[in-house]
Amino acid sequence: MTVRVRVAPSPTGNLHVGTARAALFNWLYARANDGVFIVRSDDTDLERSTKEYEDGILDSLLWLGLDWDEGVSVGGPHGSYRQSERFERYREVAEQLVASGAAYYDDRAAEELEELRKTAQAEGKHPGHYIRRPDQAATSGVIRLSIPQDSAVEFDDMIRGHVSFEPQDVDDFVILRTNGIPTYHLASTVDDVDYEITHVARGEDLLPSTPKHMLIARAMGADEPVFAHLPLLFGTDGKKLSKRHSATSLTEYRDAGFLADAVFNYLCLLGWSVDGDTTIFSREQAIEAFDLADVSKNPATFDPEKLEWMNGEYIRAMDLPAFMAQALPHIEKSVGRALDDAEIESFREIAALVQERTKLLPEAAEQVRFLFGNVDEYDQKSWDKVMTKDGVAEILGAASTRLSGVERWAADAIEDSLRSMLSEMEIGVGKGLQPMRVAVTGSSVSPPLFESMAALGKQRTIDRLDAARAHLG
RNA sequence: GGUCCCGUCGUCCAGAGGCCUAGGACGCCGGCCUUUCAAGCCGGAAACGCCGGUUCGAAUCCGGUCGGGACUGCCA
Repeated sequence: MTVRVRVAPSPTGNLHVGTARAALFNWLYARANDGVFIVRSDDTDLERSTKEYEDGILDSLLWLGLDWDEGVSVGGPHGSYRQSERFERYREVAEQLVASGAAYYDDRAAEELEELRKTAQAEGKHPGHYIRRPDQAATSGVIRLSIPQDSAVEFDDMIRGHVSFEPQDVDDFVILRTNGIPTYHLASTVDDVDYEITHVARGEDLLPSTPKHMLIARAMGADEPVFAHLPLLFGTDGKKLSKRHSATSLTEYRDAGFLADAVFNYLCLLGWSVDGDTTIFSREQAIEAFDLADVSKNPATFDPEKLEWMNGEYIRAMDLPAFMAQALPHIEKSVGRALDDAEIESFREIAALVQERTKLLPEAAEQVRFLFGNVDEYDQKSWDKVMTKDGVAEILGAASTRLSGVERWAADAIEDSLRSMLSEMEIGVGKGLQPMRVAVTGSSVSPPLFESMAALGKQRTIDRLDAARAHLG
């Protein structure tokens, strides 16, 4: 039997990290088993769903490298993969279930239902305990599924093992609203049945809904899929991951300069691992080793710091052209214009040095900014720390003079010249170079100085040394 | 309140009865390297929630307890 899995985001926002990880695990499972990965749009919430969000979610999935075999935008043998285009089908199923006796119309008022819930709670029972088929049948209103009270609903979860629910603890829930629009439970289950989904791997928050979905599938005369309930993702404070902690949507990570490969790798580690001591691994390795049954039961805390570290690992692992290609858009955005060929060439001169100092792409832009414009503002902290000391003016002046005599403008020549100068002046290298660094790059933190000067060019370097000395007052 | 799920370093993951004086990674601390900052290298602190039971032997199995979480809607 071919493995058929799906991810079903609701287009009511951007792709959430949690949904992305669920998509990732489903994708891995499909790829590991030569299965089919399906993307469906769960847009039954007509109020909040938008096409823009749907497009954004699909973009994010593709960015992460998760391609799908069937679904929205690529189509497939099952017609539409957008729930809003299948309302007729859901209504048809709901009515069939009424006809077969598995479901019933209910026109009771909200207040009446609320009373039943309160009563059950007061008796220490599940709130839905008394939400059952009333004696006299209604012919309009919502449609509820009638929960058979004779046996427990049990299943073997791939991750959690055997799980069992008593029927008294499952209420006769609504499958079709008064307005004829299906609830999530109905639409999702009908789709899973119609699309012949074999494995449903989704967040643990849906575990309590699973008996409902199984019962709908059974009432339809279908086999239920195998379930695998993934552990939830939390923020660093141990609470459910939300905007308060860090970015929660994939697009924010992409914009912040994270690499798709790094995010992919990191997300894999939230609830799973290749083995006991491999942290960095490729998609191929992940596919090779992945099994839903190996996923952890424990909720995982999303740790932005570890993701950043990992991103740095991936940045350093790139070859130079790839790094430059990734960094360039961020540099141009920072500089506010496109770079010309000569400027790109000067970037190339120190790109390798910048690369090993970059954890997030925008940091690369900060490091090379000094090459593409004048340093008209010095970093205040750097200035206060370095330029207010005695002897700074002498050092800058001497360096300016000395460098103007350097014939071959290259890092090693600059280094020789400056080192011998400081040696003659009996000034330590650490002390002596910092004022030049601030003068040339505007900050006490920068790529290595000699290479930076080489990339900047002789005249501009000397000009900046002079300008900084003048700035001393 | 009820139902269900979960419980190994601060965090993520290894560990599927003896290989565990519990391993790897991030972070943290110290050192080396060093022109700043990174990177790199070396070293360190840091966990089996608790109580019983099974067993020659338990992080691993069972029970209880405590703690955390999810759900409890005509949201998904």
